[in-house]
Amino acid sequence: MKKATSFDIAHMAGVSQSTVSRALSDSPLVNQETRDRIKKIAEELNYKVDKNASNLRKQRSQTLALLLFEDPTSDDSLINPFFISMLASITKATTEAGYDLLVSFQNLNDDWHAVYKDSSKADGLILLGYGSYTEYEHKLEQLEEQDIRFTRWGAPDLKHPGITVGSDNFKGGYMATEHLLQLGRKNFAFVGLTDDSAPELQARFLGCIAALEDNGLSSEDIIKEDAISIENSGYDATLNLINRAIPDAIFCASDLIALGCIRALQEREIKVPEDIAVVGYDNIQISEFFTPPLTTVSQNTIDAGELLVKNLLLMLNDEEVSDILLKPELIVRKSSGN
Amino acid sequence: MKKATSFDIAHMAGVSQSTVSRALSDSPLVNQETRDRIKKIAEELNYKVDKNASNLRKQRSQTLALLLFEDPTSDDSLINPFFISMLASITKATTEAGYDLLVSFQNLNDDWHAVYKDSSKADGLILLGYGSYTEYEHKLEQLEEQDIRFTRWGAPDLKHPGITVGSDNFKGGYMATEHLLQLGRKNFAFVGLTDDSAPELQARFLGCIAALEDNGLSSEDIIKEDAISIENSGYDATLNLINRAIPDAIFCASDLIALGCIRALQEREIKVPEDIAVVGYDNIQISEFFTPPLTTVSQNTIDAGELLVKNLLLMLNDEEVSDILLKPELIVRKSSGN
DNA sequence: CTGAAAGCGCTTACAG
DNA sequence: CTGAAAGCGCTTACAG
Repeated sequence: MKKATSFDIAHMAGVSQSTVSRALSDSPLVNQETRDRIKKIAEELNYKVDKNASNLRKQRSQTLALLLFEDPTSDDSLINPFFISMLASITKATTEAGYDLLVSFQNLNDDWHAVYKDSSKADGLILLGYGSYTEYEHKLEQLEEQDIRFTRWGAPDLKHPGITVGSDNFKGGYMATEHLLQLGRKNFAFVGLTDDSAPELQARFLGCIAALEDNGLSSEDIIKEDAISIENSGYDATLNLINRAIPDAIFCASDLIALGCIRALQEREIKVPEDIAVVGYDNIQISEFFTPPLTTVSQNTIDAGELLVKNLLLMLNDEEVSDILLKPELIVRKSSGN
Repeated sequence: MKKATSFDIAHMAGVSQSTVSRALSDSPLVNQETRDRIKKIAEELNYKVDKNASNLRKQRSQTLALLLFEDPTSDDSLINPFFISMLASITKATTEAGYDLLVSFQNLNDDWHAVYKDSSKADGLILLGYGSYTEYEHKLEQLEEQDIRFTRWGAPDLKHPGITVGSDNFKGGYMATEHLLQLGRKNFAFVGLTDDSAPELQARFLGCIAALEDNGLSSEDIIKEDAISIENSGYDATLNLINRAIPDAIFCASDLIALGCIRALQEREIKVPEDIAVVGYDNIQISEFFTPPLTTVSQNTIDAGELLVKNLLLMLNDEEVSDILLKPELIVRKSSGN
């Protein structure tokens, strides 16, 4: 059986196809009784408006595209647990707003930048990424040039293109460091990237530095070790770190790094938190169940997802939108020593 | 600046719009040189074929819809970690096949069953769910009646509608139980649903029973306690359980149940695995990091996601497809006692 | 190999 | 309040 069209409904209802279209979109131009009759027939026939036709005519798709792009160097765990929780709230918020959501994982190297928008499959884009920022900044600029509406998770910064929703990483780094200081820790190390390729991690580091300075400690003495946000990298970096010196506190730029860090320390029979206190960042699901449970900084991913959607919808509506900075929250658990 | 259309390209290339369309879809009917010229212009203009128009004309969307429906009673952790890993591989496989993916979380109560297909937004559906099977069986039947192509994660069963990809839950239950028997455990309990509403969990239970019988133990003596697949429910059920009797082995129908189970036991100062060995099911990410690390049965979610996509694409191609049963794998960790 | 034309199923000005 | 008609931007028989 072929799918019913609005003409079929019109025929059965004894009205014109225009009237059917109006009735089903709840236009006030239609007589109440006519509308009810048409709706009833539509339901019986299991009729649904063809989105391709209606989108084509209306020149909008009522669809958002979520582009998740990962660093190709990431391991095979496939998807960063931090973004998973965001994905959930983005999906919910999109559905609640009456939009559909296209999801795509992008490789940073792909020519992804505007396919969904250019091909009219989506009205706007939401970007989540944790690859090198310097590598994809250029693509963001292209999106702006093409006047494509998008929101992204990231560090708000006037220099950087696009409307962002982000967490106050500086403050988060500050809070974590202050917490460690209050516990009497004095010799700090930082594991993670601190260059421009990772503005979020860099801000956490700067927050850490600031807290040290504000508490009369020299930030010169902090031991730094680079690591990307995967467990193995945290492990390797920590081994390097403890060959150089043994701090009494390690602030890791992410929970995944912290997991690797603690694994390295435990292997070398260094006790966490007794010998070294460790703090992570992100509050991923695992962190609570780790041994020892990980002290970390939580970013409100639920709010973040909702706001990314909300801001994008405002932009599609030609309303003014500005960057949003969410407050991070310190989650104190065993790994920092209480 | 308005978006370019195929007519604009045609004008610039000095050919007809038909030729542009053919060239961009790599039709062999177009002269190589003409094709190259057209493609070059299209690229310069950042032209992308309008999917709404092309889908409307072709009557297919090159899009799959992933419907994730949860039991409304589930807690606010938003999304079952087990399906998350599947989501990742489904996304990848869909992209690789040149399809787009619409993602939607559905509530079991919603009238979701065919919206995406009926409205021509998707060519086929992939269903992931862990609500009560008896409640949504009816909707699956409706999908079949409407001749809508879909694959779903679930227990293969001739009685049940739709093409499934599933894991051999009977075997998984059997393996887990045999493992516990080999460790010398004799008094078994099972925590989880065993009725028709959860065919997967039921099969795990039946596998457990079979292993007991095959090893000369009476399955009559097994202590059963109902629980749905959330942590709290596992916790509550376990408290009830140990008020009735203290087994030396508990087989939990899922990892989430097992986490709650262990929490309850530890609170009552019952040692895991010394006093009671606990085994879960699913091998969710957390299970490895739990204290003690959880012995569990792994379902290959990566393969599962790929196969769900692959089978659906075969169906869209009118090819014969049959249910697929994946082999589960026992993951031995500390919670069972080694 | 190329072009003119029909038509996919809608929405929405326009006219009444 | 309703209908006839145009047109969204493509793909693809049909004719050459």
